Amino acid sequence: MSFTEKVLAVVKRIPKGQVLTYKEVARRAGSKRAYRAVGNILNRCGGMRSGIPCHRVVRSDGTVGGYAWGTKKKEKLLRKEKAIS
DNA sequence: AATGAGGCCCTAA
DNA sequence: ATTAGGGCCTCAT
Repeated sequence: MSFTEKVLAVVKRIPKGQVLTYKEVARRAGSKRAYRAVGNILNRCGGMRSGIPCHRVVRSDGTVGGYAWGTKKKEKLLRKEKAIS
């Protein structure tokens, strides 16, 4: 089981309406210092390509962070799920 | 409060 | 084995 798979599994388990930080995801995946890699991985996933809600992962600051399809799209999705203000 | 520079972890070439 | 890149995080101006 590679780190990527673990990360994807973690993100997949995020319930609707809830968001996790990259840091948290990295920590749950095993390497709490790998938040960078998490970003890279989610970027490759580029959305719900595998049923993985990458848009439910945000930055520690509370900002949405980045998104392969565009930050605006991510914000919109999160607002739809009431995950953010 | 808002930038700038550094650093660690992973994947792909 | 090494290099480059990334949706980041933190510390110090």
